[in-house]
Amino acid sequence: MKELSTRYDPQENEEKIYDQWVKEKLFHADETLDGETYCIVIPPPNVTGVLHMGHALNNTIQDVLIRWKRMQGFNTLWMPGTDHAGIATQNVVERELAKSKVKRTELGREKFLEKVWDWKEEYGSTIIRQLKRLGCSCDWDRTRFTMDEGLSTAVKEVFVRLYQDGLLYKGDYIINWCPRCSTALSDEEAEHRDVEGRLYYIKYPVKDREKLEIENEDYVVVATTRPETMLGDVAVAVNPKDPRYTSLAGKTLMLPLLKRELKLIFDEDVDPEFGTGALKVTPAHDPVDFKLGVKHDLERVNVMEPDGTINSLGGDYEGMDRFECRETIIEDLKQRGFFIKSEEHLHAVGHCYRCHTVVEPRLSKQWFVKMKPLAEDAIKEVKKNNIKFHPGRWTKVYLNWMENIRDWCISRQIWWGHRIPVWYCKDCLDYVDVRDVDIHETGKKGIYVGAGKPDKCSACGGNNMEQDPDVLDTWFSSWLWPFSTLGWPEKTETLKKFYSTDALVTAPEIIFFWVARMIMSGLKFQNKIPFKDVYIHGTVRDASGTKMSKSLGNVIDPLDIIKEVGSDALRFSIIYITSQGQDVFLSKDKFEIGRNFANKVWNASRYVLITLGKDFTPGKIDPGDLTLADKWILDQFNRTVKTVQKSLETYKFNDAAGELYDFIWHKYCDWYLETSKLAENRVVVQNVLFKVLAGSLKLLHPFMPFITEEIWQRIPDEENKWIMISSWPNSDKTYDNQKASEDMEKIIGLITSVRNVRSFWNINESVDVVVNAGNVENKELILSNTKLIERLAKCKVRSVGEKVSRPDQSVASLVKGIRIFIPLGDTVDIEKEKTRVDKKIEGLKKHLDGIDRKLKNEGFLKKAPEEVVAKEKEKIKRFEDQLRTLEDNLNTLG
RNA sequence: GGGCGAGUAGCUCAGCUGGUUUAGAGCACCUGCCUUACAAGCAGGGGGUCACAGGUUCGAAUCCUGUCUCGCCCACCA
Repeated sequence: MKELSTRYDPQENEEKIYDQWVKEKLFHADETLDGETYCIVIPPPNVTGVLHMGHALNNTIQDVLIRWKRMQGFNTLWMPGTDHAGIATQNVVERELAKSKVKRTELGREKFLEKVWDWKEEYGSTIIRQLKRLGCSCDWDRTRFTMDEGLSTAVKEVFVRLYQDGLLYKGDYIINWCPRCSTALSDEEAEHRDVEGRLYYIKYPVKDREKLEIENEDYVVVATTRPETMLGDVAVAVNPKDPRYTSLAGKTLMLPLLKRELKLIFDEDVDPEFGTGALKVTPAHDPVDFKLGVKHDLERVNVMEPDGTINSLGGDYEGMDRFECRETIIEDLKQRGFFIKSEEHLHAVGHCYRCHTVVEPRLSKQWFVKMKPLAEDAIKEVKKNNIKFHPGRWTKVYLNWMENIRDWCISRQIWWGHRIPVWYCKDCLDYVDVRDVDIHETGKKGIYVGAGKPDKCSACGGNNMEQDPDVLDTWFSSWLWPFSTLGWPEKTETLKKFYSTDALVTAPEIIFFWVARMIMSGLKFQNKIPFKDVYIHGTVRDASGTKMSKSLGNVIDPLDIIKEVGSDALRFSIIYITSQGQDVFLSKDKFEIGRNFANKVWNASRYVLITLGKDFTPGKIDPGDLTLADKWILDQFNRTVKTVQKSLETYKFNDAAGELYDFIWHKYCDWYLETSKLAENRVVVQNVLFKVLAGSLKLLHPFMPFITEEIWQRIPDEENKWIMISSWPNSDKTYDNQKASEDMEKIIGLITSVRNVRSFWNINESVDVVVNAGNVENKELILSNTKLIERLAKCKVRSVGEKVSRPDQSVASLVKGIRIFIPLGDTVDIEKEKTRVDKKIEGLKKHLDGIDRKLKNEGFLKKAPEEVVAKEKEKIKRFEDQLRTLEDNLNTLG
């Protein structure tokens, strides 16, 4: 046994220990083993990512779970990996290239992709390295990446199957378009934020048969927040019941500036209350207008280029950026007298979740997945409770979204990602731009959907085939993660063994993106739910409640914290302060909790090791030899084992951490270690010290893996060299001892009471104590623990009796029916003593009143359980007794 | 517009399937201690009408209703 250094240095120890675990292959999961499995797949961080506090929280929770299960003897697998984050990664590499003034388009698709792969090889494992530094016990040999061959095969397989099942289609719809990334986004990828915009009121003249230039005498006023889209207007819509416009039936309007003719249509969906009750209709640039367009068979005039500039249909405005165009159009309208006014208008505007550019709703041909059929089973499984959300309130959020699910736009106009496995025969399908090929039904001539390029077109025999240029949404590979990482579509042993997985730990913002879709894909392609429990933890925010993000610059870098206080301290702190599912408000000082606790654990262990000495080997404990304190700490340890277990089972990680903190610090260290210093039977106390320390370290290991392992390496090797794979403690019934705990509480109360008196009277030296124990049992208890009391309270117990009368000039305290008198001689300041006692009396009276009322209450006596009533009666006796003594105390004094 | 979460000590938060908690913790504060495991510590202490108003109940921080404040999520009101 080696002694521990006087100060624990996480920097030195943590990496060293991690390397040892890796070397011993302790993270390795083995599918050939029997036994109950426990599997978690990591929510794949984005390859461009660096570890932030959200990751730290997320992965610490998973590591706690997996280490706990591993110690319980489960065959555990924690499956790690990263996703390719199509848009984000492409953006990063584009920026890199921009530094040397190279554009992606100049390089061409293949060369560019080579660059991205190069980048990924060089920087893509940063986050993995950081997760290791956090202590994550993933089976790193299995690390997967969504663009790996196996996972790409899974993606293609799924695409083909969805197509064959009629769940895929391609067509023109309004989608969210990011002009900066130049790609479509799904509804979930457009983040809606309230923006203070303007609502512009514009005159749309009623057409005069004679002349095009109207002198404003007859017009309809429309209100719009995006005036530039008027270039694509084809109609104006009003509510048929709106009396202001009924007279206009049959008329035609003129679009100002472009002088295009606009139909006037009547539709119930137009809200007469909003703006002027007249809505300009732009089917190619607005989802509502698009619907109106379909309903009323309107032309779709798309006036915008992919980069957000106006195209040739926009007349003089061609080439202008959309926002520049907005300004210009307003100016022009003002000049020509079509502009009426604008007013402030707060509305939700979509922003690209990758670059935060304002998203443009825009008509575009894209691939979609029909979601309704997939959602059905996914709804059922959750309703049947086969998949449980923790905390449960997320169930409603999930169901609400699923029940209103919309089709998923999965094509992206970027290069980095899984290319859509569809080929078009140029000869059969007469097209100019391959993107324009429309597919509404499967089996259309000249279209091939499959894992690879077909040799020739089965329709015409030619081989003039072109692959769809677009790639798939990154989430289209992530949604397969729970089984694609396990080997699917191969029928692997790993898949058989570990699917369904057990728990998924993730953040709320990802429920729709990922969790819901995984449930759908799992049911569709495995006929089995992907996981049983979904634990949703809170969002990490800064002290002011703002979400931590790099762009806001309010991040606390986990690696900085690790450098300062160590990974254990970081892990423990963040778990300790995060109550189930609540958001976390972080500031740097929060990490002192973990740092101080780690220090405490280290020092306590150091003390124990010193006490055990070099030659200690754990031996059997004879219950007959145990002192009260021994019995107490063993009982308390049992309780801790149970509560920690329960807390972990119910995903209440903070409760588990809190319980351990309290037990180790305030029970084991503050009391037991102190009592152990006066133990007569060294062998017994050494064994108890050791037993409880070893058990506590095990319980603590999932939270603070490094320090517990480091200490474990120095203590007698009772079962396993590594705490990481040692057995999880069970509570040992032979040490359950309610009585000992109650008795010890009396002793602790007595000691605290004496300390209190000494402190209150500013007495440094030892005091004499006379105890009226009230009954034989208490008397015996006190007598057999006199030494403990005297030492820990710094006092001399002069006499103990069942009925001891109070010495002159003494102050009194009581605790649990035991009265304590401390003779202070004539130094007692009566007024001062009165303040001390008065406070206590006041509190007691208040409590007594409460109980008294309760006991006089017939309802209570009738309805409350007998136990409760009995306890209350007992209580009142005790408190009345105390009160009397205290009052007596005051009377005696003066 | 809909949904959710939160308002408890100076600060940050626990507690909320109603009755052993005279409402807890950490930090901060006050007092006394270098008691040889730990000053990142030890001992003691002060501090809260549990947002507000009703209701249910024998009994409410805890359940119900309403109000106010803050935060988040969802939604095609141009």
